[in-house]
Amino acid sequence: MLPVSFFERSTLEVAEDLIGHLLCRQVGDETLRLSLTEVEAYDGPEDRASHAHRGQTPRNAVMFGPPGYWYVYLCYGMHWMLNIVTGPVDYPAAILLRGAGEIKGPGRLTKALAIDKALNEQPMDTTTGLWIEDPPTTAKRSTPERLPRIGVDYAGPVWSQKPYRFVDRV
DNA sequence: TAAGTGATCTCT
DNA sequence: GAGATCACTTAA
Repeated sequence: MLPVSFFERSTLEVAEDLIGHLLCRQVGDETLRLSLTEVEAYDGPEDRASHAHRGQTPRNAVMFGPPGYWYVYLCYGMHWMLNIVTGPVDYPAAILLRGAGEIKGPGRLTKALAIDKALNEQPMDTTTGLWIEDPPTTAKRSTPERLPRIGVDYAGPVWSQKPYRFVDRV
């Protein structure tokens, strides 16, 4: 399992590194391991696409806390979004997990892994049944593709176009 | 292309 | 308390 220090670095670095790492979900006796294929960085109070841009609220408070915690929230009344908090305390940042294994789309990912608000503000470890592991050493590593983020036009042309989305090239 | 769906935030 | 908004998905 990845140490908290992995998530304490700059959000963009962590986001790029996460591609190819294993998202692990344990429910009962079953443990699923899926390679991360797509993530998006939401980095700091200046980022107009980030929930933290308008300051701290009850919902986004976990983004201001220590790294290595899950940020889960409901979007459009029906989809849970899964994020991992990054950076130091008081620096609001997180990475949205958009795809893993064959699953494409953040809402479908949480549905497939039975993730909901119960995991919000929980630490990433085996007791919560949701964590991230190093990939097998045999796995090939290629530099991810960098693209604009999805669904953030409200952030204006500058911030919505920033290449903060990282996608596995395969 | 548009509807579904409900928590959250920003005003009164 | 009301109204707008929303880091999406699915079915036409």
